[in-house]
Amino acid sequence: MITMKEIARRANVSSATVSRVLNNSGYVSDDVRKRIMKIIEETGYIPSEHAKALRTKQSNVIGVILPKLSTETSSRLVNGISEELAKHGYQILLANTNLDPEKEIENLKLLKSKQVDGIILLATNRGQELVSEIQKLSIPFVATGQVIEGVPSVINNNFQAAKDITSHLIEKGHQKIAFIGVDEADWEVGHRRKEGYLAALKENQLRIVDEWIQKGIFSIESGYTSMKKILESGNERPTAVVCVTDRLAIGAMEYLGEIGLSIPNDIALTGMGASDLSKYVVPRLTTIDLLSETTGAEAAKTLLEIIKEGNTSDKKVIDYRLIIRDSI
Amino acid sequence: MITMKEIARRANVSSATVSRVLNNSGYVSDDVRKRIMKIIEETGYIPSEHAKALRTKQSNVIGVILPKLSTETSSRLVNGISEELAKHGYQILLANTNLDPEKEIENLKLLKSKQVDGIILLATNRGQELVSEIQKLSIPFVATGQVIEGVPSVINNNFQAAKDITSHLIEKGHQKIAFIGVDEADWEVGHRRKEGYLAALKENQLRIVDEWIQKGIFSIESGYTSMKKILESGNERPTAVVCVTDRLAIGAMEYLGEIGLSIPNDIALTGMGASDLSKYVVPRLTTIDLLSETTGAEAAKTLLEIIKEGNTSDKKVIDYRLIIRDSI
DNA sequence: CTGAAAGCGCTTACAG
DNA sequence: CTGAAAGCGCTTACAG
Repeated sequence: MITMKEIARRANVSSATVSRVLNNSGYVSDDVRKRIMKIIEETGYIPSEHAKALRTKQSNVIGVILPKLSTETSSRLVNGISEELAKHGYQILLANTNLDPEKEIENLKLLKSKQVDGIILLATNRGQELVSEIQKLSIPFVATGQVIEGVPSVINNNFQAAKDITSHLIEKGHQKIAFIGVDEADWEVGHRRKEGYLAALKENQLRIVDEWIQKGIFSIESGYTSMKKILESGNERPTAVVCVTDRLAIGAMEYLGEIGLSIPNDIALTGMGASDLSKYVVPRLTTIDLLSETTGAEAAKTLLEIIKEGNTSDKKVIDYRLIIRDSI
Repeated sequence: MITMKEIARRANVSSATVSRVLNNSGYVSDDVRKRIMKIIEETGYIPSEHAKALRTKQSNVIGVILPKLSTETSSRLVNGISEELAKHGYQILLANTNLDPEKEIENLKLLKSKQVDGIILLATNRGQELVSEIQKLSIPFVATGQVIEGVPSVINNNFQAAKDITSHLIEKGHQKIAFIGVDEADWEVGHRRKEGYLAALKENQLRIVDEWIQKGIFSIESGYTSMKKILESGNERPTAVVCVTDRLAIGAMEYLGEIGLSIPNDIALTGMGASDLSKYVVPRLTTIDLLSETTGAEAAKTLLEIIKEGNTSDKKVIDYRLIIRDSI
């Protein structure tokens, strides 16, 4: 591999001068600059980032830890991060945990060893061990997906979004509203969205029926079985169902279709996430756009501020939009 | 930051010995090893990968260049790559071109400067400049998405897949089959799939009608307008349409729905890609699963072989599966 | 079994 | 405007 030293030799200068040309730092005579540029051009010399990083303690790489890449939310989020970072000359080093929470911590260390300039974690939990590992790291850090105490976070307004969509159903006259959620260990999606749903019911003095509150996982099938449980719970039938993800709603939709119930006439249905899918199922699904690309971009911006200005913003809340379609 | 030297000082040994412990290389007495391990534990010392890479010329990082992250195909592909690489202790440095072909080349250089151990390119074109840049790089390299001459490639059997799905339509009795493709500059998706379609028609001595062969872009809307053009081309109506992506097919579906044509009774429709969407539109779309995760994993494997064994496999073709559903 | 020393490819005060 | 030299944090022959 060709090195700076070699370029210097060929140009009859010291490597210090070559470095100055490359970085546009300090004075270099036009003459010498041109000579060096020409040789760099000819040889196709590319400076070693490792050597540079070792000296400057800066790598222009940001680590991103995420649970899975092939879900719409993560890929949109990472796309948002990537576009924002690219504008500022940063790249992404990816760490995929494949839904294994232990790997979140493992990857934290791995990224630290790669000397990334900062880390964005798309968190699924907020365990104590994770928090303490993050503090130990002492690296610019932004969490998204979950708000983690003591750690700058960029987050959707999950409570308000769930409350809004539920309230919208109530305004349309629904009194008997069921809910399909996920495990509350996922604080934002599981707990906060459920709280939002409950708050809307309470605010309107509506009945909270335990059998109508089901807990699934992040899959379409799970929406199917949760819907089934609700309808088989014996009691009267709800007239609407709030689901915390589009996939759960689509699963519910499948089941309702199978048993011959019509949406929205017999039962209204809402999702959350504004997935591609939500737009093309029949009937088209009412949902909430969580603006994942924006969330990612905002997480990136926040991290960059922390890196550059030592800023220590604690929590940014991202907007959302209610998308009303045919399923209600 | 705590360094190896500091660990050595505290343990009363040389940094050479610390290095040996860390890498399990050479002999170290059990006594000393334990003492060092303990101090590493206590201090939370994490070795610098940059320093390591500078010495060893190996970074355990693979660069991945892709046009856009938030499409189902790329995110599945990257997921496949990431899982395979993780097994072997490699990580991914992401370079997103945002559909700008010039950035493919720019990112090639960027990744080289980051001294990645290898590069996987999810190619959208196969321009001469790109090819020559790749050769110049002299870095282990695998292309996917397109086969690039002289460069190891992992590729779907686009010709055969398109031919198969068209033939299947013919077997079901269709004689008048239209086609919605994309620009042939995208050789694999635009050209090869079209060739497959044409080959099936020719093999069965079916008529090739120019007006029935439309070219769109990678979007749902484009499927809509292409379908419109086909039906408005004046002539008789085709009884089936082969689309080179699911999104195009779904756009076509929308248009057919609007003008009151029923699928598959009036017109049969096929897609390609086995997207999530294809499973939940009504009617469910017949399509081809291109096994993108497998393609990604295979690309990663191929690259690893090249890195480790200097292997220089030129072309691997990935299998596909025809998924027959209700749209035909 | 362990250490001293060189070197990976850069950058950056310092001196001139 | 330019260069010599030190140093970033590791690894690895070499010597003992």
